[in-house]
Amino acid sequence: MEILTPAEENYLKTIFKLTESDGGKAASTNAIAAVLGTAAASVTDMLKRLSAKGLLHYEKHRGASLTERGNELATNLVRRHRLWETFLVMKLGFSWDAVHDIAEQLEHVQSSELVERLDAFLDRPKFDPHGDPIPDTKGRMASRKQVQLSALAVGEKAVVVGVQESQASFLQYLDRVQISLGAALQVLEQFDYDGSMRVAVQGKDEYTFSQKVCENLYVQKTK
Amino acid sequence: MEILTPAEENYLKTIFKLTESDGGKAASTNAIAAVLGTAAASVTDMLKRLSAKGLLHYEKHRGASLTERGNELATNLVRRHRLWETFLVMKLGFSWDAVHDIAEQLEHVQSSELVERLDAFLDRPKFDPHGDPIPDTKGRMASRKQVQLSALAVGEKAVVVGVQESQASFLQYLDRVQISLGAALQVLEQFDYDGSMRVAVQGKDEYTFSQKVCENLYVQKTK
DNA sequence: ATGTTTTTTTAGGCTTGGCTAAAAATATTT
DNA sequence: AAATATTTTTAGCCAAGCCTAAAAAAACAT
Ligand SMILES: [Mn+2]
Ligand SMILES: [Mn+2]
Ligand SMILES: [Mn+2]
Ligand SMILES: [Mn+2]
Repeated sequence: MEILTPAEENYLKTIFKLTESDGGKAASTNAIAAVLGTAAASVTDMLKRLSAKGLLHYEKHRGASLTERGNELATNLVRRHRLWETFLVMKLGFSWDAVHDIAEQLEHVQSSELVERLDAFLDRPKFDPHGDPIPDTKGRMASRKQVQLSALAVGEKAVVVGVQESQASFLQYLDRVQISLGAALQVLEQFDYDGSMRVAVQGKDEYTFSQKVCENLYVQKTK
Repeated sequence: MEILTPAEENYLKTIFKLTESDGGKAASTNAIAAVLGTAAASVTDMLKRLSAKGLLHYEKHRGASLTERGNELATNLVRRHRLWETFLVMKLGFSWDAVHDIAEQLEHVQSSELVERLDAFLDRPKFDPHGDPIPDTKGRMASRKQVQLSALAVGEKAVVVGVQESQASFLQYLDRVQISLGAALQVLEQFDYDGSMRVAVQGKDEYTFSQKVCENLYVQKTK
């Protein structure tokens, strides 16, 4: 089993997420560069190397997509990231907006035994603190029929099950308005003008959420 | 607070241990190279760089010793290493011979908040699974009046409190002869010929330990 | 279809942290 | 005090991963 450098792993994970969210299409050089915060030229460099290692398909000017093997490795990295985030929140008491950067480091520790024991220690969690599913050893993960809050109609009730983007600033905003995973909502009103919504949060106040917020919140309908 | 690379941190830690065990004398290029498994030339290179950063005193041909600042950083790295080892044994159920290599990776994760919370989660342990003291945030650590088992006279009783070298092979040997931290011993016989000792282990069998074993076991005398 | 803009690649360079081989300095024998 | 052996440094090289600037390709507009 080949050992990858942290940089290589990060490229795989980035391509994994880009292609996943964009329905299987190849990830563009610029998109990868934007996510990783590197120059596009550096990305081209790395794509050649990872392609030579058989981890991704790459043809000049038409972006990259993962091979079977690349996908396995990327999925496993996602598994490690989400397990560490879960550990940091559940065991060390971090808040959900503080764990991403630390997990970015911890995910690169190489030891399958460690990951396995961590998983067991956490009672094999299915979702991370942001509601994202944690792949198992074989790469399988729970899927949930979640929709964006913005997709609900007036009157519908739902429970918050995840966030689309988990930057600290968004998570801190959610904390401020007392929204966490599991929060029960009902849509009271929807404004076509700017896509904002007035929402009742069970046991809390009513809030008007901007379109951006509504699109970043994943919910599951309830009756 | 400067951020060091894993390589830089490892050099500091190595020099820390070499100078500590050798009573404050400078660490030689070759000794450092031997511990790190690198070529001597690479060490010379790094010593120049770390010296330029003010982390160690280095003069050509006369080895290296840590500055105040270098010592602080090295001590903090040792703290992280030993806390992670403790975590792996106490929380994840690893055996004491399996944790060193993983801790070598975990120790480089940069987050003082993480270390602080880990310390609290473990109930601020004073010693790691090998009996080595864990420095606190300020670098202070418990010291114990421990002696090598080889220093005991026939008839004396003692309790095992640590090991000098904690390579897996030695720890596995100890497991085989059912010695762990806290084991109560009594010296039955000592052979001048090869420095070996016959020892009674409370509740277990009697064993004859080689000089090498006796020098690598730290004990505290009891009556 | 041609020109313009955007994206991607190439070319050349830099730092880190390694290496080997040869030279120089230090230590040990004789 | 030489001669020899050991240790350390220098010199020159390399790969990974980044960079900027320029060239080339692709996409978009007119
Ligand atoms: Mn994350
Ligand atoms: Mn997450
Ligand atoms: Mn260790
Ligand atoms: Mn230890």
